[in-house]
Amino acid sequence: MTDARDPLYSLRHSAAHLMAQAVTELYPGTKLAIGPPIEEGFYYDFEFPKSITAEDLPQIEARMQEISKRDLTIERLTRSRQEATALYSKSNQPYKLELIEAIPDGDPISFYEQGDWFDLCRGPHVNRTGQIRHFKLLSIAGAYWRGDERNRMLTRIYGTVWPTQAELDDYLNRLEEAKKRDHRVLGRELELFLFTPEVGSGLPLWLPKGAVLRETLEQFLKMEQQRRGYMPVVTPHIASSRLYAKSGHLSTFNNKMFPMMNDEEAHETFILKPMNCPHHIQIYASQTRSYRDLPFRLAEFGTVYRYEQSGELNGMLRVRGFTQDDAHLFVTPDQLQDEFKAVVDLMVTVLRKLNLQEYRLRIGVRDPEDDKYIGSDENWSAAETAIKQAVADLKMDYSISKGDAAFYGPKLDLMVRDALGREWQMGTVQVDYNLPERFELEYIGEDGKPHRPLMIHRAPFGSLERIIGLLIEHYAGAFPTWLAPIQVRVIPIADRHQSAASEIARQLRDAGYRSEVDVRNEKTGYKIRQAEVAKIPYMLVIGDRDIAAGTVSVRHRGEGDLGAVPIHQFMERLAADCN
RNA sequence: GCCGACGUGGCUCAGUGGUAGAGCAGCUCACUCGUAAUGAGCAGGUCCCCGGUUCGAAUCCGGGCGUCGGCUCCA
Repeated sequence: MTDARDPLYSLRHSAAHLMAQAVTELYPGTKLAIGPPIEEGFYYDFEFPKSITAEDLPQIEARMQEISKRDLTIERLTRSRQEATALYSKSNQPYKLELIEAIPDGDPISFYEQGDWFDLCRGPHVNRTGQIRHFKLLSIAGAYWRGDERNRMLTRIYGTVWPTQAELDDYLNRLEEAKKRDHRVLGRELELFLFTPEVGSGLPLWLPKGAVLRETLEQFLKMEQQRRGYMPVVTPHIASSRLYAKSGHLSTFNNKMFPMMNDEEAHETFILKPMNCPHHIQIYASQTRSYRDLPFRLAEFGTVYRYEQSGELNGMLRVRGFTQDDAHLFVTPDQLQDEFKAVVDLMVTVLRKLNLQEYRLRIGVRDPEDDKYIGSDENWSAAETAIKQAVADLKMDYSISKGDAAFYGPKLDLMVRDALGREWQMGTVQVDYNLPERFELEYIGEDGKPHRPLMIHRAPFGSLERIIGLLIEHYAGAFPTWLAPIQVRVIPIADRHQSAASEIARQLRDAGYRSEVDVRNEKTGYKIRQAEVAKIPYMLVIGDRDIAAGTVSVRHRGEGDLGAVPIHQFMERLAADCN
């Protein structure tokens, strides 16, 4: 949250102060760091004299309520640098002293005071502590001073605050809803995937139902890509370290790669691939290419391995082995704009299919302070210009994010909002002048002379792991019919209806639908309940009446009983659902 | 990686030094049933792992592994 004019900004920032005051009163000697407002609340970082736990939060919250009731006036004061420094030296607040040092000469040094408590702060704030009423402390966590892991670890307390009780309740309900949709929980309940310590952290095992989901997404995208002139390739999961030395990964991506494998006999070192591009480049470079061959589009669902820090792993959203819906497009400079736009068009098609209608574009550019990037400044600015221009031509809005580029080039990221309004990073397109240079790629132009192509790296889903994590939470596990691992469950009422039910399931499978029969000796109501819990889109109840009339009794998940229709009529409905 | 919390049958959890428990899921049997839970019975656990303390450890101590919340929002 950055807009200081937003009234929520003041409220949240003031709530952070309120919490810091409560903490100071309860735990004298606590050192204060920073406490800004954030997207949906606020936090404050403290160095406590002795460590606290989540069990202490209710007590802090109660004290906050009490200070709110005191209804103290919140006042802004300005102090000279000398006075400010003296104030914090006396009260032993090293973090505040460091913050004062960072304030440029000439800028005012302002404080906000409420009762006998004050804090160095730019403001603005609400006028009285009594205006801060509808808040809740949420969690406690560690955070480095200034976000730098070389610094001391502080204790951060997160909270949320809203203008009204109704808005607070609404927010807390949304948190509850998010918890119910947690893809890690649903992934287990719906039997989609599994992690075991024996395989290793961040290395997912796809269960049959998850694999169906994954293959369905793959098939959809493969079809779109085939239509758009992509060619499939398949490359190995490992490569000689020489390949990655040449690409620059070895020096710039080193800390993210799994330890290397040594083949001492062959005097060779192998690397588990962290990206597919060098492999695809080998394919491009294996022949002399003509300008007539370009754009040359190589696509692969390529599995890559990255050694993410253990604490960063998070279900399917952050894993160590994952499959990108990757492709590399080798183009002439003239083709760049059109190809780039075609990629954005493909991405929009994918979003529409997945019913993710709310999204924005983020252009990730270099952080000039960082030296992890390869290639010349000219290449970088050419690539950046190309992306901005293509996006401008498409009349799409974008934001710029410094430091979010890949090491070989800037990128355009697709930021998607799910059903709960949460934002996720999905697909990405990157323009790359640098790897073609490193690998000395060429094509023969109309002039009969060699020229250097450009590369576009792109992945509309991003990775199958992440997109499926996103989709699970977006749909709360209730996938649309075309994606659902089981589309139809046939439910015979009694034993004597089993063969008719199996016949119906077989007909559906013959027609290409995923269907199964619940043959257990259970009551119909119970089988329906279990199918609903399993979030299967269609249930077909088969009893004497249906067998006599040649119909199936259709029930849709969430919609209830839809009545009896002939099987062919039900299949038409299925087909309409799946197109 | 770092800080903190947590780790007991497939799942959710109870059990705080004295022979491991419940509900759900599973299996078996009976019931043969028309749109969100039929009943009874059975089975299932090296209490994450390794070491230590103790007559005795799920429980206490140490180490490891795993999971979760954070470490990006900079007075």
